[in-house]
Amino acid sequence: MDAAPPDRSPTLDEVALRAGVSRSVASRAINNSGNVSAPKRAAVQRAVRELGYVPNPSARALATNRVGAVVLAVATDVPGIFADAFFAQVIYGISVALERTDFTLTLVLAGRPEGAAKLQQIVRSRRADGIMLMNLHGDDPLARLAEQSAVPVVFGGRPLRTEPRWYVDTDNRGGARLATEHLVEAGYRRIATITGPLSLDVAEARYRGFQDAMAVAGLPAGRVEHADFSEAGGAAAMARLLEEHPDLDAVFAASDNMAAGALRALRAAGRAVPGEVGVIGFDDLPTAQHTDPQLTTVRQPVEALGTEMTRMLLSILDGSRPTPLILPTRLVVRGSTRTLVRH
Amino acid sequence: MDAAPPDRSPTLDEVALRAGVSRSVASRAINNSGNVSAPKRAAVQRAVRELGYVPNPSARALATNRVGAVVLAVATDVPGIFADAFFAQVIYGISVALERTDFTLTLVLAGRPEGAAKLQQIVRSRRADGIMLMNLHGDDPLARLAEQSAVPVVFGGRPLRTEPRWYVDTDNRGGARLATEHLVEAGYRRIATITGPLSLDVAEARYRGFQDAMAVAGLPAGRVEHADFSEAGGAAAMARLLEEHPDLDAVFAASDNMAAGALRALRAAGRAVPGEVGVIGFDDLPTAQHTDPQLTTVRQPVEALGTEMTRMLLSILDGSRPTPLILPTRLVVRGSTRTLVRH
DNA sequence: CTACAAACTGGGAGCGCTTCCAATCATTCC
DNA sequence: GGAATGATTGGAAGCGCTCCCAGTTTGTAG
Repeated sequence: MDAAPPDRSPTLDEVALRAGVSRSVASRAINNSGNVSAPKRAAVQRAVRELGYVPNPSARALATNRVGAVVLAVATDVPGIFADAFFAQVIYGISVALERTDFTLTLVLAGRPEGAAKLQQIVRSRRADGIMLMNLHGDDPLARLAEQSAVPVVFGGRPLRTEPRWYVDTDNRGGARLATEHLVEAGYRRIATITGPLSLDVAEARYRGFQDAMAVAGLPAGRVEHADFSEAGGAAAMARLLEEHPDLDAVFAASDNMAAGALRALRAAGRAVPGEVGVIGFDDLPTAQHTDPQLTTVRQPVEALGTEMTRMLLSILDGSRPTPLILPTRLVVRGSTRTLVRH
Repeated sequence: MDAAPPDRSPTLDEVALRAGVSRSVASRAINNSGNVSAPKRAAVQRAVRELGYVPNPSARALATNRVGAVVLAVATDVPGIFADAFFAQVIYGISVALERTDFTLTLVLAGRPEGAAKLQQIVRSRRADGIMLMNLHGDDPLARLAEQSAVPVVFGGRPLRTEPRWYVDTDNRGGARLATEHLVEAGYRRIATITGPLSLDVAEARYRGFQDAMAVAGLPAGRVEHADFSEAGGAAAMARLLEEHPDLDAVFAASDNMAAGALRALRAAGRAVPGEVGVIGFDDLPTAQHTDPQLTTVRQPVEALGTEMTRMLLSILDGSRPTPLILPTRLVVRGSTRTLVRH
């Protein structure tokens, strides 16, 4: 325990000196790449401890051409969308997956042009070893980032028209089917849907899942309104639906937020939920439990999305070539749908 | 426009070569540190453009001992707390403030021991130029990070017992006073409060603000329950309050989430809001608009918190020595409190 | 005891950039 | 016209680390 804290942190040379070995040996001992005899290794470890040595990441990065950082880029410009609990959960999942490694997480909000430029910059200057990219709209030029850059890109959710080499996605279509089937089983028949913006793959997939299930049930799938995944949008869409299809008896909203809006609109219109109209959402965000009645919904494993993206990226950096991953969804029945079939 | 994209990005030397100048001049031109004649500067800029040159951050960091990254560390272990929209908004604010600089944002969840260790590591190895630290509990050893490290630390919110050198905080005490005064003015008299965990400065400050206002109004401030800022906690605390102080006619909950819980508990107990019992929250998160009735609350400028922390940190890195900043709050009246005084 | 393979070791050359400094050039002022 | 002044310039020394490679040591078999 030396009293005076050094104003400058010790370098590898100092460690080597103290351990009585050459810098090369010290380096090898620290990175435990072989070819170091046991006693010298021990001496180095001791010196490291005594000196409180921490390798300088910049120097290491310069020498190895790997920086020890991954970036999460979220292509959203609206604070509202990012502020959603969704991304917080993803980030949490990523952090957990990164905890045991010594990678660092860099966050880029790439929605606005400045952010996208920043992301480009990061990629081109190799400030990160890999990228996780989320929330791309159909026309987002960032979708091509993957091809342009030497750095591997893992997508969270698929971009609209292309199938990226690496991605983790939720089984949106299957989940939507689950939701719709649930409505059908509960005895609802005149089922409508509120979709997200169809420029988003998620939105399209969920819409397709709805159509799938309706077709299987032999029901018409024509009661449709589009919104933007937001609560306000959901409320407006619900109002439009009520106007055009006053006979509807259930609605599948492609997000909990929109479902919450729908709930609000239904109450305003004096329709009882779940008695007269059943409502089901998607996501199972905290919101779903704050509505009245609480939302029946489809749970997507958001945190797992983060962890799995990270795992995939790390394994790629590690040399393996994983295949895309689709995470399963699960129905969560709460109060906004009837649970028993009426005969 | 060369056809073949280079497998390796160009270096400063190549730029210099192409521009017909020395590396030093190229460097100076690029960083526009003076002493470069106009023609050479132009030549360098042209070469940079033609080659698509981007400086290597690691090399630069190694040479300058500045890495171009700041970290946001959030000391929370519960996913639930981080998943709150609050942090997402802070992050958004930070990103916006960082957009125009070429700093990068590194995110560390430092609640669990692994995360804290990682933060230490980052600091000690100078992987970041500065730190923003949020959500410290009273006893968090990270509070001393500021003294230990050569890197400047800006606190978001104050730690409990110490006054850090640099911080940005919301005027929690003043905001709580605002909230309580509003209840008093609306004619409520038997006012209770649900505090957050008093090991958090925010919670304590809001509690004090409540006491302030009650004292000024000459009302007793003895109806108190403590919770954990969560909705469930708020509901439980409200239930306890109703049990112990059945005569209460209003409650100030120190967070919107707790207020939402309180609302739920009140409905369960059959008390009408705002008629029989007034409820006011704090934060003005999205939640506040999703409750029924919508929450009257105190708005704190969360995004601004992020921007201002960033601004402060950058100015410190720039050599200036700013003073702490307290952000103002503002009352937002919605449906959970009566608006007119009854006589 | 010699020959040879295997296991270590440390010197040294970078990685790409900044920055000090001595040298060069252009100006300006008597 | 020449010296003094200041603006430019480029050579070179690092920043701290990795890793190749030639040299040394150790061990083993013949």
